[in-house]
Amino acid sequence: MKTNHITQQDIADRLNVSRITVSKALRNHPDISAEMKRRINKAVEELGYVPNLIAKQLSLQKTNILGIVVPDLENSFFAYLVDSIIDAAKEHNYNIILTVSREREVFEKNNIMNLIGMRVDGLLVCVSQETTDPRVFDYVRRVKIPLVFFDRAIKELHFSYVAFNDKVATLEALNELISRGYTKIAHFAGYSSTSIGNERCSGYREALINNKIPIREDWIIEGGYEIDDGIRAFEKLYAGGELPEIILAVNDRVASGAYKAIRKTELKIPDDIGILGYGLNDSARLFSPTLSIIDQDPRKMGRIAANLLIDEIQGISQNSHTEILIDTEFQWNTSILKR
Amino acid sequence: MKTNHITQQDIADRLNVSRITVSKALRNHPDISAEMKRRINKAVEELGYVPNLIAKQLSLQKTNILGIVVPDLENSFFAYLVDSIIDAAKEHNYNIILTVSREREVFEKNNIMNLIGMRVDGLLVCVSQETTDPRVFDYVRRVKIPLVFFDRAIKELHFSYVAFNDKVATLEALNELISRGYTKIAHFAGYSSTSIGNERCSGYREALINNKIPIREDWIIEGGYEIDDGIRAFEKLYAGGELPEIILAVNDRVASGAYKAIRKTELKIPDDIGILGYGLNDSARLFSPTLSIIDQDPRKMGRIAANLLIDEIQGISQNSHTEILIDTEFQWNTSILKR
DNA sequence: CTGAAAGCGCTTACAG
DNA sequence: CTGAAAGCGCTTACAG
Repeated sequence: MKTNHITQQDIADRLNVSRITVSKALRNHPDISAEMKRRINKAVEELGYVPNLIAKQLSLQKTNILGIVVPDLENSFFAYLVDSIIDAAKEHNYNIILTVSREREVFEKNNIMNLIGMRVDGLLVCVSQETTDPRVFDYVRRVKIPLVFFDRAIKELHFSYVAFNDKVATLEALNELISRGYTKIAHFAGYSSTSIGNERCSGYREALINNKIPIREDWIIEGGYEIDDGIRAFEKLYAGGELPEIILAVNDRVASGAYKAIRKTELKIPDDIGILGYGLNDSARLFSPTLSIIDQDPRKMGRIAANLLIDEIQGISQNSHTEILIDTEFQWNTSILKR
Repeated sequence: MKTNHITQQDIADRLNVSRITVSKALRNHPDISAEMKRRINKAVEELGYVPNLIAKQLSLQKTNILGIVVPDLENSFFAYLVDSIIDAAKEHNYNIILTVSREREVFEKNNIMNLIGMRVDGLLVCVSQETTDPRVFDYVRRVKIPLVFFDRAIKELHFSYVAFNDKVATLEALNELISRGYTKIAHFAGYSSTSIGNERCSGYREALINNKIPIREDWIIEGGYEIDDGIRAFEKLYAGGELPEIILAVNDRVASGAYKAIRKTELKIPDDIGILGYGLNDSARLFSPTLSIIDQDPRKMGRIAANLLIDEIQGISQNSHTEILIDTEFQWNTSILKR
């Protein structure tokens, strides 16, 4: 089935002018008389002309497309992020081509090469957990396509990078709790091999140390990032005897697991034990009682990353390896008793 | 900052052949000798040639791009859906340009016109709640770009359409519960003005009628689609005196509201009252007890819609207004006592 | 105020 | 087995 599009030539034919005149009129070039422009715009309406952006892009050597690579769209964090990137892109008249790596290095590489083939004006990428080979990124640098990493980066490559200031955020949240008299705080940690797990855990340790609270290694339970990991962690903690006042869970799924496990005991949230997690406001509200969180607003990150990239594309930002660490806020909800 | 790309001409120059020879060799045309192809492929490697897809698209009059319009990516239903569309598209070597309408008719229209400008090979659209004006879609038909509606459609336009069989799914789920002896079932409904609210509610009514259970209008509480609507609905129900055995909530946010409101009373889920919702498996598992759902698998819908569109693009599917209603499954989780 | 020429990087039908 | 010609739909620098 052949599509059916009008071209500038069609308009020119109908009006008996050259297609250059049409092209100029459409871009409101001063060369063309008002009368001519009027006639041409009328014909555009009548014929239903929609300019072929592909041809325009080829001619201008500029696509106004941003290429995005995310590990996984089913993670609502990334969904929100992409959503906000689309918003920011649209404001600057960019379209986006979205690709997903499924945390696989091969897919990520293929996606990036494909986006380069599409001649995107810039790349926004959150590297997969597997990624170690820098060669694709070397190629990106060689063809001089601006690239901004978000949330996760290969630091040694010195592209621009936007992420949350997890460690500081953790410090601040715990400082506040400690200043209100909470001292017994456990941590259901992620893997210390991942940067997220690492940053959060070291924020936890530092907060305790700063406040001269001894660190109980048996209260740092390293598990994973899923609901079941939260359940297992709480069971282990519960079996251990003495309970903390507050559990700092490495994300909302682990927090959900903790909720489930706690409900199986005689304990009540927040009366007997409080829970603090990391995550999105919207997911926190689904919990009952609502989960207190170190609020990671993906929309903020998306906007900042997109705007930074667009600045680099347009040559506004000279510095091609800016690092931005976003401050996040502690949101004290009903999963922790106010003191 | 100018990007830095190699062209077929560059390869031809280096090898002292014509660029046509290069073009043919790259597409493995039988015209070209094996030796020549070997030399050209070697040069491709050395120079790091990545074909310019924009130029290819213009030449072939085919972009291998699917345009997507969703109302909102922050709704995880759509995020999953887009994710699965990307999967299906990739398998057939299509890229996707993703746009978001924010439930606004104007944005939707602009997005579609923009995608037409990009000369996408086909469109996947879930219309906004506001949309009434068919003109953009008339234009889509006129330029002969294949379009498939998903989840929500303007039926009169007779484009292809993929959705869930909500009414039948509701009937089946309730039949099962009723056959296990549940008869007192309330419904926290959405608005009857929306097709989702309508389908689900009429499934509810029909199930009761089929099973000769009298319909209590005071047990059909029409609210909205948010957490607070679920809270309000339960408060109203609770104030009303007699309580049902089961609440059928129109979505997971309303179900979450019901959970919250119930927790404020002496009632226990599932011992005193059971909850049934519509939604995704993943969100259902975050509830404790896990929410029983009429499982709406967005990945299924995404794949079916994408494959249907690709069939239409490739002229495999003759029928340009296929309607597919997807069966959904009842998932009995711990929010309803097994009988 | 209007238009002819050359170009963006690719492909395909045709000729030798 | 190799290449010259024409084309996809646009833009821009130049000439009249």
